[in-house]
Amino acid sequence: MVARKEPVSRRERPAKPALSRRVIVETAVALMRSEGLEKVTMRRLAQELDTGAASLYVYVANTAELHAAVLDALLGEVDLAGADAGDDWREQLRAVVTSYTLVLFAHPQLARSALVARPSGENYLRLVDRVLDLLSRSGASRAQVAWGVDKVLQDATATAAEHSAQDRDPAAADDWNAAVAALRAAGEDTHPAIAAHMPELVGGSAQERLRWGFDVIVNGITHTPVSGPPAD
Amino acid sequence: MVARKEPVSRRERPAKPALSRRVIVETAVALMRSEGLEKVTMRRLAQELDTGAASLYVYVANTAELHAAVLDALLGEVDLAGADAGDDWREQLRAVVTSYTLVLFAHPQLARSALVARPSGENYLRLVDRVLDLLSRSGASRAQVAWGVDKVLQDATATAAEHSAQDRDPAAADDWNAAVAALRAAGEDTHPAIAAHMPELVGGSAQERLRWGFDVIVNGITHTPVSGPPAD
DNA sequence: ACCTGAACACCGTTCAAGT
DNA sequence: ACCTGAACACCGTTCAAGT
Repeated sequence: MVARKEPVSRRERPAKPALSRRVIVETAVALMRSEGLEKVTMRRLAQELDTGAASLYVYVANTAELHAAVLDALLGEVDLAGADAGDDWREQLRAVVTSYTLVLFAHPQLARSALVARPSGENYLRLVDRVLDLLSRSGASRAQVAWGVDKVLQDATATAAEHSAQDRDPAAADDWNAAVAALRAAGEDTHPAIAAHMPELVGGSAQERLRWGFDVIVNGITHTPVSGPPAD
Repeated sequence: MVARKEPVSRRERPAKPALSRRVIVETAVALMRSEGLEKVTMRRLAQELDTGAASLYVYVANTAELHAAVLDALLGEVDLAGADAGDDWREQLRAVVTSYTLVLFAHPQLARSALVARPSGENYLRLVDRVLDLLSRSGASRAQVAWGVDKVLQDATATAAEHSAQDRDPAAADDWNAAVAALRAAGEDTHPAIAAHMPELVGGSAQERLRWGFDVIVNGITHTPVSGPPAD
């Protein structure tokens, strides 16, 4: 008598989870936290789920969409309240944008993919809605606020993407060092303006630059009408 | 008698060029112009040069460095003069930044890699020097100018990177459409601020947004002192 | 409808061996 | 010193075949 499929292994492992978009994205997030976004590939993720890569394509269109879903899942961690920032819209906005930036700082690779592929997930929409709301309290015109939200988020995202330098990423650190070295090496004769701005050009902590960058964007938005005539 | 290596094919092809960093980068630029940056891989480039991928590693450390070299080569096309922009530093700066943006618009994939890996090539340094020079004529403090140059170039680069949507890139176009659709679909009840800013949120031509974005950054830089006390 | 193995068409990088 | 073939360790995506 030929043995049927052995039910023996049923309790040996935590039971192969039924595939679904949700468990795929959740597993992808876990994989990214433990090994970094570069390991979140269709093949590796399938391995983690005990199946073949082809199976994932039922729930996810391609790798880019998968990474976008991971990003949106992470954006769930952004603190939209801006609770302890008082009543000032500007300080509340600063709190929200800082929270967004910190989430991306923890995963600079995701920030990069956010720059490349426009996010459109639910958590991102919530963030956009909140930033619009706070920005509109500045009194700037509707057009300024509408166009401004992109600038605010773009600046935060780009800053986070650049800041991959520190955390162990050797290639990014090399880039940064190479850039700083190149600026320092620039001679007074060939690059006079670089030499003239030299201490400040590579100075300032990440925090100081971050704070200043936020103020630059917000001041710029509120001071720059969208059409020729002054705002409102 | 065994035939020696046949010299017959000597004139059949344009003579295998001697390998060097210069011919590698030049070939890479040509390959990118004809087939896009995604085809500029070590293996494909080696094939183009009639050799093996391993040979390239004598002159180029890795793929990222290769792409950085391609970017810097392209930055040679940026018009730093800002010739027909008159005497106003702001209009001259606008001309230079617009030229930079246009170069990247033609190759959005390169803009993406510029966001990810800090450029430090010779042409990039020239651009930084020029932008510093023009920005310093605004009368803003040295620190504002030094920190501002990053913001100006970061904004232009990020804008170009996003704008890959149009040109044939189907994935990018899908992203953009998905993002616009998501914004339009956002209900008044769940995302009131999005609904309230709706026509403007997805409106405006690339040119209008580009121009406004430049003014936002420049106005922000000149209006935002670096430390607590007012600039200068 | 969902899942799978196998295949196709690629990658980057290293290294021993040659010239 | 430079160049090479071959190898190692991967990729994304599709598709015919199964359940």
